[in-house]
Amino acid sequence: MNFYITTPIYYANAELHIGHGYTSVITDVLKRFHTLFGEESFFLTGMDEHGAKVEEAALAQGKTPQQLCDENYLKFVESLKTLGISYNHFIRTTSDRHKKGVQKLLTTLWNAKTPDGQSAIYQGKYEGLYCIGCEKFITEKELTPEGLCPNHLSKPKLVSENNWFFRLTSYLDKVEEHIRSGRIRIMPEGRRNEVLGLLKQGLNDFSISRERLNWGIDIPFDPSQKTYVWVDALPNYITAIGYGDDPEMFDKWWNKSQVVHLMGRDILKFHAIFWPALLMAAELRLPDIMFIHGYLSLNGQKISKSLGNVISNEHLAEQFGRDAARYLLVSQFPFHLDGDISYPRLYEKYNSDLANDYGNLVSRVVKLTIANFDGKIPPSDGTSDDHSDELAGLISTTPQKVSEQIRNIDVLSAVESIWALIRAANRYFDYNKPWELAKQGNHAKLANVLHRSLEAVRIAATLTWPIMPQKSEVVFNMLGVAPGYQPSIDLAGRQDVLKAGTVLNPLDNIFPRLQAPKEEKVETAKPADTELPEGIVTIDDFFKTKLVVAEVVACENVPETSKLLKLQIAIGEDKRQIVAGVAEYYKPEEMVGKKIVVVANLKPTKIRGIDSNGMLLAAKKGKELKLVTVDGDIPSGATVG
RNA sequence: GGCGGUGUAGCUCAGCUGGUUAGAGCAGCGGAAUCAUAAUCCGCGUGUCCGGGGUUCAAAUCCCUGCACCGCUACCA
Repeated sequence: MNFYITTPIYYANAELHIGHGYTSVITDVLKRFHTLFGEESFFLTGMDEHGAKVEEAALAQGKTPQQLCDENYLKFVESLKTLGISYNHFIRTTSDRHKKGVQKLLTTLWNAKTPDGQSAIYQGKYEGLYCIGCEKFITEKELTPEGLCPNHLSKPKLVSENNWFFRLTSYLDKVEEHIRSGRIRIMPEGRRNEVLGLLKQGLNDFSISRERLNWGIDIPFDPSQKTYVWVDALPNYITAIGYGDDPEMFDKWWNKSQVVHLMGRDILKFHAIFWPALLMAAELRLPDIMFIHGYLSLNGQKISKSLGNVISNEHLAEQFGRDAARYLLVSQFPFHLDGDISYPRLYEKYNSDLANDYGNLVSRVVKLTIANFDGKIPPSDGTSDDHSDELAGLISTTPQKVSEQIRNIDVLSAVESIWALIRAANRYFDYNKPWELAKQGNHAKLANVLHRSLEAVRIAATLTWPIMPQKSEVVFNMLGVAPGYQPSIDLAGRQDVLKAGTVLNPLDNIFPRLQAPKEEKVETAKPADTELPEGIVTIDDFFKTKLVVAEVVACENVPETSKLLKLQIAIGEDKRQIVAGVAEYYKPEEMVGKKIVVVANLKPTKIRGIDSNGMLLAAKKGKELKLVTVDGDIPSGATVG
């Protein structure tokens, strides 16, 4: 079976940081493990270059969008290189190949009929709030309390236009079926449930084109429109492997491979629902696995530009070395959970696993061999000695174990299995005390012990090759097996690979111990206020909320809702409108004339598309709700506090 | 509000369909050793398995309920 694995394509306007690096390293490690297993494997990554945001950014910098993308492409490639990412192809959505593939897909969809005989694509009108950053329409409910896009903290625009729609709704049943049956395996389980939950709630058809977009792929059947994000981005997974121009390649990597998509949870819906539906409409094979990895945080804080705690791939690689950085990213926490990176822990892990266990093993074995056997691999007569059975047992079982763990996308457990072997090798070495054998002149046993230990080193380097390929090459070279040594899972299970008499090439320590920088303490955390008990606020905090008395001058139900009232209120001279979820407790006519207490300085928002400029206060317990009003008469506008 | 997830040693986490004294790594403590990168090896954990009920001969593991945190979602604002 071939193995085809993809990362999401990274947005051209972003800066690649450790989050992207993490995704890429996971993918790279998985791909290399499959190579180690002897499978043909293909690793795709790339960039998503179209969209209004790229265009705007280019304009702001006085460049053409293409120029900007070209520049960022070079940066992306450079950044991925620092982590040793060995992708087979980097797809650019501005490439001819991709454009051609997308147009082929669109033409196919244009001619496609849904299972119930309707055309898969139809023309419709779309109106909604559109966030340029997200490249998507967002609903009012998604907005922050300030009415901004939650991801970009920018104000969405109201957009209305004709565009082409994909009849997603006709495919939802089938999609659900495939997810339930496991034909499309969504990992981990929790994410699968989330998708099923989404399907249960129902989704709408989605639009696949935009008329106001310049920077995008032409719609083949309508020159006035450009392709809209998901039908441009998602097909990268097939255009990159020849959907549009290389049927043989496409057949090999799409039809005859295990297809694995890796992603973060933000794009799960599009991958788990939209993508299979599009593929079904185009009568193409479905992907096999969607793996949703967790997000990285840094010292407990979300990694984000605005918080200023973005850490670059280059930085991590510089700090620990390329391969060690990869190891640290992959061995700290399970992929499916969010993980927190902290420098002290990174250094701890580096020193204990890489310097102490692995690096030191290599160093002690090689140096003792060189000192006693003239720098050559000594012969072994295969007799067992102290703890050699334990080591041999691990050597024969670990490869199988590791391959099972990797097939479950559980690299953390695989790492643990490999390290159990490395520790056993250290243990074996200690039990047999080769340094004493040397002093005693027991060369026969010494030869055995060192030969076994050298094989163990070779095996460790073979098993860790997918994670730390460069270091493994160094070890292979040190053992005199390189070049020409193709690490494979089979070779990791054998103890008869090294040839007696081979000259070792001594090298420096592969993982020198590192001292954590003393003042890596970037954390100022909070200005260390006067230590307030949990849940206690100061009077200043309280008065940030401006409470005033308002009079309800008019009130009506919000149509098609059961809980919402729209009310016009007067705060002194100031008139404003608020929406409140109290319709189940108060009739509109009861509200008029009431003096209520409202939060006056709440950021305006929209509820069900209606402006709301404040929030009224009410007391609620169980099924009872009462408005907060004032005792006696006081003019509206009076402050409360 | 609805759905889902998580809550196990100081830290990061394993513990599948219930069954010997609840585990690993790291940190910590004690010891051995000195080939090696002050690395290694051996020994050391009385943990309210979040709380409370229940089912069972037997529950961290199943059921109910409460709490906390997280995710998705909603006519919360």
